[in-house]
Amino acid sequence: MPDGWMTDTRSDHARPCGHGGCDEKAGMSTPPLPAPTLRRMPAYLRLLRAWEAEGRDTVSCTHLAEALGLDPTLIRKDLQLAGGSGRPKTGYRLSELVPALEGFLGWSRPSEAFVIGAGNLGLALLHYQGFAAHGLSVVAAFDDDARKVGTTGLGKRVFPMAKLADLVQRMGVRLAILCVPDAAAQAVAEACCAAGMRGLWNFTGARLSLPEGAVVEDIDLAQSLALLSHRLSHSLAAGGRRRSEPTGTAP
Amino acid sequence: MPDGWMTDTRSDHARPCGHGGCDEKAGMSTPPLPAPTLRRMPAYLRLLRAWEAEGRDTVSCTHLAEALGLDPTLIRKDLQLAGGSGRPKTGYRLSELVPALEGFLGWSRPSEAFVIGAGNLGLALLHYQGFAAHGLSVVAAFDDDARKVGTTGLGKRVFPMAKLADLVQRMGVRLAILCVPDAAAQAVAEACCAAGMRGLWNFTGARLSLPEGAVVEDIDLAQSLALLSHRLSHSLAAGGRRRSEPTGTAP
DNA sequence: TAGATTGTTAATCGATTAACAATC
DNA sequence: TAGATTGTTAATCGATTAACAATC
Repeated sequence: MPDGWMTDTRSDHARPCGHGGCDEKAGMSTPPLPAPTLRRMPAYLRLLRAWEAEGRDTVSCTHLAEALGLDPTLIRKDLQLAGGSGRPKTGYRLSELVPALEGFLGWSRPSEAFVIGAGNLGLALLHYQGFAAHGLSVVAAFDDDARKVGTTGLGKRVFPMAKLADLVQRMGVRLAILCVPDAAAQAVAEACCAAGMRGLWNFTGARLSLPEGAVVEDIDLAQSLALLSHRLSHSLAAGGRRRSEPTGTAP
Repeated sequence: MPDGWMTDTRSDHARPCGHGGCDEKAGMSTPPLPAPTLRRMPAYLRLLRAWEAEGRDTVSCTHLAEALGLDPTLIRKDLQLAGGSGRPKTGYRLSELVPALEGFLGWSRPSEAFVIGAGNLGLALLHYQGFAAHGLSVVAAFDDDARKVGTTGLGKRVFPMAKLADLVQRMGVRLAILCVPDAAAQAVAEACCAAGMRGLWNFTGARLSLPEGAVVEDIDLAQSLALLSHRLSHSLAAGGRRRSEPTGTAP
């Protein structure tokens, strides 16, 4: 671990960012946190929370590793990157580790999001209860179709697109969950950015190109399906259960 | 490229599987195709189809690389693994390459799938038009709620769960798209396997454990959200647009 | 104490990128 | 022919795993 960017390994509840030298010459950006590490975090958190709920006090990487089928050392490093720290023999205190991971992921207090596009998918995400566990609060939806506008059965509101910019400004919502038809995606995404939103969770099949500063994350069903269908068509030969790599805790 | 498992690099429209030595002593399974390669395939195919539709005849890896922001050599290797082959100076013929990739992914002729759980998410996937491009035909949905059973506005049918096993047998459908509540997921997934289905595309937040032979692919929203929210909360520091790794072509 | 476990440094492994000869 | 491009072998890079000293 020779790199200089891993300095403040130990801030109590959150390693603030993957950039140790944010004060350096802006020359080159320091390497960000490895994506595989970030992807494993939710699995850790889910398990740790479940164990904490069962009344458990501490965990070791060995426990986690067994439960998840991963290498203990890998987990140790991941937890370190997330700002967790444990003690020899006993392991990590759940009461410290869980908040550390939550803080690290930015899931400590919910951030708010708007769903854009109130079709079936948009409504599914608008109403999905599971996001609360992931620090996400979906507060409302927007749609251009006047018939969709109003209040849903579950008490969430659907606004006309024309109100987006105004509500983004007033409420300070930074995250858009994009659920419009593929053909409209690029234009709508640009509108979201123009309205002041910073993050786009893209559930459409379109690949977006967006201005500086926007963060896009695609739920790419085609990718996922490629793995699944390839493995499915070749699973006869290769004995045994074969688990494709995962792609996203869901509705 | 020293390994013995890459023998039949050249079957015309599909390298049949990642297992060169399926006839070997069953001792150890030969390494499967790299998942990153598989994940990039849909992006290639999408672009190639678009260019073919524009009337283009051939492409070079350089073209693809520029369009996708990848290294040309990487693409060359990927295409090779998928059974594509080109000519120096001219590149790859689209009329050969597109079917090669389609065959490789198993997207040449649609395979059929059932949606399990006819909530908003299930209906979104049942009606999504984009799957046709990915070799997937969603033929019907199943739900335990009698109020959901019937024919949807778009002419697709929703059957009671009790009919699942019978219809799986009669129609030979192998793939289940799981859209039930998280708490029901494990039991329903087992029922799908018991009914004879082989592949599970898991859109729930539950992590499933299934019998030998079942292929599971998760759409793991938590993973995806972890990347997005972490990057979002640290994007101020690191200048520039930051594109999270993708996770799935979608509704 | 003895042993489980952390933190850390070194080795391995696999995927990406670079280099280059072959070819149309 | 000259030059773009493929196919392929070697080098790099990053992530995972192994080894081990420190510690409670």
